[in-house]
Amino acid sequence: MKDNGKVTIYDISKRLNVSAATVSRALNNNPKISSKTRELVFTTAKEMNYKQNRLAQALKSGKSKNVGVIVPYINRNFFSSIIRGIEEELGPHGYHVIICQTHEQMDTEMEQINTLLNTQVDGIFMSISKSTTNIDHFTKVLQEGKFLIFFDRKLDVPGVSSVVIDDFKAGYMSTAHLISQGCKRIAHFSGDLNLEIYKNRHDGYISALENHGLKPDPRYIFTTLSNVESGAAAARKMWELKEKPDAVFSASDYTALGAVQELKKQGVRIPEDFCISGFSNEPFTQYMELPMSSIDQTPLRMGQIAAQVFLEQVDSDQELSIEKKVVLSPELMVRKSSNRSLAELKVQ
Amino acid sequence: MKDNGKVTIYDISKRLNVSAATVSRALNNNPKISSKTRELVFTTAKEMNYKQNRLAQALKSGKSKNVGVIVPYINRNFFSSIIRGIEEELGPHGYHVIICQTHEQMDTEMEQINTLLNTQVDGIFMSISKSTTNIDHFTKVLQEGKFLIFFDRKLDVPGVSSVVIDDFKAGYMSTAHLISQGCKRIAHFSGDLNLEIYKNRHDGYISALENHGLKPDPRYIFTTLSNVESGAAAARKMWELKEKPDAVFSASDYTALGAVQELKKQGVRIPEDFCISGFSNEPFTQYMELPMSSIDQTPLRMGQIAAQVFLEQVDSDQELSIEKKVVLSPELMVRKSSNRSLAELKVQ
DNA sequence: TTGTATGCGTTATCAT
DNA sequence: ATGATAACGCATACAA
Repeated sequence: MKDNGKVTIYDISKRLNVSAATVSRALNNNPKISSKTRELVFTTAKEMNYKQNRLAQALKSGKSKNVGVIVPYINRNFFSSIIRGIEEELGPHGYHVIICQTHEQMDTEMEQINTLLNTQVDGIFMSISKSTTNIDHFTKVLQEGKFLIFFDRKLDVPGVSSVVIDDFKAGYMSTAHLISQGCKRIAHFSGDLNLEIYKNRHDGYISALENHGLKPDPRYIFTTLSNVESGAAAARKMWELKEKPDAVFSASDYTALGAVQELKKQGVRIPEDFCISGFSNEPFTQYMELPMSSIDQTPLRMGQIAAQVFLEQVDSDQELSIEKKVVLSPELMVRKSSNRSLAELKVQ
Repeated sequence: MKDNGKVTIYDISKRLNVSAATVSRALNNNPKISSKTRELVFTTAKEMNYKQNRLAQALKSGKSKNVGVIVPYINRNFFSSIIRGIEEELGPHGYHVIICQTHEQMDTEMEQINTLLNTQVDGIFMSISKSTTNIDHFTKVLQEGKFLIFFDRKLDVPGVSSVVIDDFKAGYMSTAHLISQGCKRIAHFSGDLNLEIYKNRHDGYISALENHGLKPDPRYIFTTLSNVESGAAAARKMWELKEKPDAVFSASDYTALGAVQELKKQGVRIPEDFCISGFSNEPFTQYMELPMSSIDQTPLRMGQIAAQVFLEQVDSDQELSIEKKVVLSPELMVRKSSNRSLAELKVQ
């Protein structure tokens, strides 16, 4: 039975001495068909091992039932969890998910968008790359009548929906928590302020300081890359200051980890002398020598909701795509790295 | 300029008063075309913002330039790293990667394969689910003339290529290492022996014991699920034995982690009293309170090589798909959890 | 209820 | 070097 997968509705129609249209109707549960022929078609279709060609169907209908997801790197826990959420929400609706990586490069981002459009995806989900400044490639997606949905890292583009967490609030919560632990000189490891998310975390940090009567000090703010080395380097610099900080709110778990490692080397006791709080709730944070406080961004949920927003747009066949902005609440996970009550209990 | 992405070669041909065939030839760099018209077509194509429709091209050519990747869960570091490897190797060749999850269910695995075939993917990469026993859905892929490539978790199916690590060797290396640390009663946390990988890790463990004059003891072998709770439970059971083991080779980092947590609770000193070694080199293993020894499976590389195998098969347009079996070497990462020389240094 | 014919956008074959 | 046409597999408007 080496059919090579080339069984078409024509093969079935010949075998049954009916027209291809009838077969097509039967297969699609079209009401205008006798139940006998429908049954007949179904059974022989199965018999002949017929497989519908989604390509042809897509070409005909203008809907490919494919969506693209573009992220910097797919093997980052945060992003792969979002993708999982999207897949699980969209799969049952017959969609396939095509994944693309930008490696944080705007030009590959543009390329990926182009090839996805060529593939006739019905929509694109994405987190913009760090180096993205231009928005022409986004408006192009809209022009071509495809849906575009940002998650986490977004840019304000008219007509584009987005699902993000409240990064300002996350920054505020983290900082306020550090203050509640008695910290007075709180530093901040920021990411690229070109990205809204880092800007918002930063602003939340500043706002929390001010609301608690602490004066923000620019020397306490370090721009870092989201990796261990960069965190260690920032910690070193930080420790050269005359008036050393007594806490840091890091916008990345990796930089926070680098800081922990560096400060420990220098003999700093955490959380007794120094409190630290990271961002993203990476799996490793809870298994560390010193379990680290962090912000959970609920990526699975973020993906699911992004998918739901997409489905809504698809269903409501509006000419104008409605713009929907969803903001999720972050969750602060307090762990030992910033929990002095815990530490004191142990000391006693 | 609301073109809605509907610019076709016909639109270009009309504008230029040439035939669509000419436009197609020009766009495809067909030699049989004058360079003037080629240039002309190119510039107007760009002008009109023409985008090739890959769907139509795929339908015509029978090649979709899409591949499917099926894994249990895409947000497990191991799998997402493999997917990254595949994407990075295949992307430059014009392929898109469609991802699917099985949630370890054979029936969804079968479903995913079917829908991928409907989508006319050119090939499927996959790691089988735990519950997979039947191979009919795999041979079906071959019958339809599509390439099938297993990575990590495979089954022996004629005509199917695979890329795996040498799990036997990994089990052997880990166990031999524990023996070299002076451990005599080495336990094993195994996974589902239905999966070849766990079977091989187990066999490597047994072989290492025997080659070093140690007698395998069935009471020292625990079947676990790959999660923290299961590891803790196994550790509890293990510690109820009269003659307690002095080491464990775990086939999963998560069960190993569960064991570490449980044993610490019971006051066991690691690695002094008990050595432990995990599997997969999950990111958290190196950041743990007690950095954990583990086996690196080089997933990125595994994905790249799987992709290369696919490309080879595609290029060599053999009628018969050649079966290629690649076995990669695992790397043992020795860390504190099983490193007594390190521990002794500290003790002194 | 069923058949006929057409088109989705491309490319390849055959002419010219 | 270029044009006309058919075909990939399917779904639909229109006829019957």
